[in-house]
Amino acid sequence: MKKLTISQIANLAGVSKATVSRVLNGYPHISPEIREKVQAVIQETGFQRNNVARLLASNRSNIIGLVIPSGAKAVFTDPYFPAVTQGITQFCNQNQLTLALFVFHSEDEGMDTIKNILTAGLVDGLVITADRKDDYFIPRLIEHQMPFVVLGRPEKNIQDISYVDTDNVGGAYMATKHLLELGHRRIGIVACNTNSAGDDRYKGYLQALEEYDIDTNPCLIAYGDFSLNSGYEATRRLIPEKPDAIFVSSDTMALGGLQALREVGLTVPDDIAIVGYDDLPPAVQAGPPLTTVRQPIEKSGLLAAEILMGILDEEITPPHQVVLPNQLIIRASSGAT
Amino acid sequence: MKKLTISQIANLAGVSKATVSRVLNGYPHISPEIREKVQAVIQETGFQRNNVARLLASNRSNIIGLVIPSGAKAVFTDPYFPAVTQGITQFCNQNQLTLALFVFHSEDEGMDTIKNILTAGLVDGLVITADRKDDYFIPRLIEHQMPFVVLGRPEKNIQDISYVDTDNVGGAYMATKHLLELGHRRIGIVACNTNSAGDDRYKGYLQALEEYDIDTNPCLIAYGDFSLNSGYEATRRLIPEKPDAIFVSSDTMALGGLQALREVGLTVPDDIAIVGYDDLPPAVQAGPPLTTVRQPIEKSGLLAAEILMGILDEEITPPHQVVLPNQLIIRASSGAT
DNA sequence: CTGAAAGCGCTTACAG
DNA sequence: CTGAAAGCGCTTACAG
Repeated sequence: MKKLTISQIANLAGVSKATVSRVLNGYPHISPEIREKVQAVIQETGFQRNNVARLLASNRSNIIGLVIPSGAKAVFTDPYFPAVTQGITQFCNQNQLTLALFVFHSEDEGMDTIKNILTAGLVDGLVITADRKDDYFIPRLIEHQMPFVVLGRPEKNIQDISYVDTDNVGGAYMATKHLLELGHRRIGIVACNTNSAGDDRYKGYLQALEEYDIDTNPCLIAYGDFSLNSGYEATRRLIPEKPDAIFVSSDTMALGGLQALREVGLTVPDDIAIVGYDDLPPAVQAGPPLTTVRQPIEKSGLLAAEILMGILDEEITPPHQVVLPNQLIIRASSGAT
Repeated sequence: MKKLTISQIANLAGVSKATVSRVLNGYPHISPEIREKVQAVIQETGFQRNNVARLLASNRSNIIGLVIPSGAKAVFTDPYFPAVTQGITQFCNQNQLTLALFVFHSEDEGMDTIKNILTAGLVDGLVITADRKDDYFIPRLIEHQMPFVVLGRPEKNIQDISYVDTDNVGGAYMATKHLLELGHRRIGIVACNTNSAGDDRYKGYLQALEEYDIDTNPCLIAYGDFSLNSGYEATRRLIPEKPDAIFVSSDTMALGGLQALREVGLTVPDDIAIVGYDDLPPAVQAGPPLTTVRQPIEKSGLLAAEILMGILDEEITPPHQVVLPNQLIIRASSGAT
């Protein structure tokens, strides 16, 4: 099974290369007979066009890149990343795109890689997972006119950038309000200020408290970095302040928090109620019966890819911005993990 | 900052395109003056070669693919995948490779994608995460002479295939022997027979029992699929058989198992000792103080990429096979998660 | 050691 | 609606 070229197909079908190319690309004005003949030959021979040549000639590769600046180490400990990838690959497979994965382990690496991406001309566009560290390369993307869409809320130039975010403010607001409605008044938070999702969740927490005329108590605020350990540590710091409930801004941290509570013999939710924030895929969620805010991570990924493709096909004019709603999943928190 | 071509560099340096190309590719026999001059121009201008053109002309893309057949859904719930990716991207960044990610959500999708990969000529080679489902495309890879290395142990044609495996038999043996040395005799296992890692771990378990002249008791064997839930379920099935210890062949399942034990009021390790198998990255491991077998997942990924590159550069002649040792990490299992 | 030229497999104005 | 031809930016025998 040798690799066929477009010329051979042209010969077999008795037409020119140009015509084969047009059929391949779905050009509208081709006589039905010719189109069918060419398609028949393609079918029989199992011909697949060489995408590299196509790219060189047309400047379109059908490769999109997923950029993950893992300055936030947590990227690899929390399951956000696999879920996003899942969504994007699904879209790619359905639309004959191939996905290039760019993971930076440091800022320097990031700059190098971005430079390569930009000049090598391999990808048509990028999906970028948002991070406080965006700043250093997003401007270069813009400057080079590389199409991209951000997953999450970008830090700067927000009005000019396409993104798919999830309603973190609203989600945290729901979570906190839920605790308030349950009658809790000393509600702590394990927050995170290393990314915009963390910021927004903090904001939602404040919003709910404000609505209930409760002053924020600095002692009830502890910071983590989305990792399990940091959740454990932050919760330990909170315990002496005797909160009756804690909103933990990620499930991974909430797991750490549960452990901290268990160590000192506190029961969830009787002693302390806990609401997490969904960074776990469904299969793992099923484990801890933790009340949590569910965000549609997979869908975000898929949507981001879809929007990117829309932009590339000039069916969408950027900036295009979407904020997906979250959902409060109430579970009987037994305190077990 | 327009994109420069090799011709422009040639003009600026006063040489031919061919010479610039040779400098770029590190050809040995070039006069030092010319080489330096060309390099100077490249430096000044910040020129980066267009990899697409390079590929079309040379048939080498410097793109390698990572193939993840997620027939085993668990791929996205357990942290194996991010860890592997971490290792591979690290190698790619260091060696100017770009990584294409191919995730199949079904076997059909897999066949389509593989066909595309093979004919599109985009990638130089593949790293493949092993799975019982390999069978359906590995033969095609061989047939098309696409270089690849398998992560884990392939199911068939094992002698002809390059792979990086981890010593699962040895690891499970260590784990079980550890429990035996602790004096346990009714040692259950939460096994998994959907991939070769599961098979090997089961084998190691049997080996250790045999060494202690203990007959295997079918009642003490329960199967899961590497997911948290399946670990929970399998452990529940084991509890009535009153094991005094359980070897759980993945940490993710072990977490589920802990939950099952906790629900019925059993303490770890006093009532039942548990040893897991490391599918969790260090940051998460830190959570549950669970005795576990640690496997070098990241390193496997990196190594697989390195071997693949070696094969591509013809510095390694396939098949090249590596089995990395595992390590028993003994922790005071408090039973907390 | 270096250059002129052909070629990688496709796309796409340009004619017709 | 279709074809002949130029061109995408590089690599690599082939001469010299």
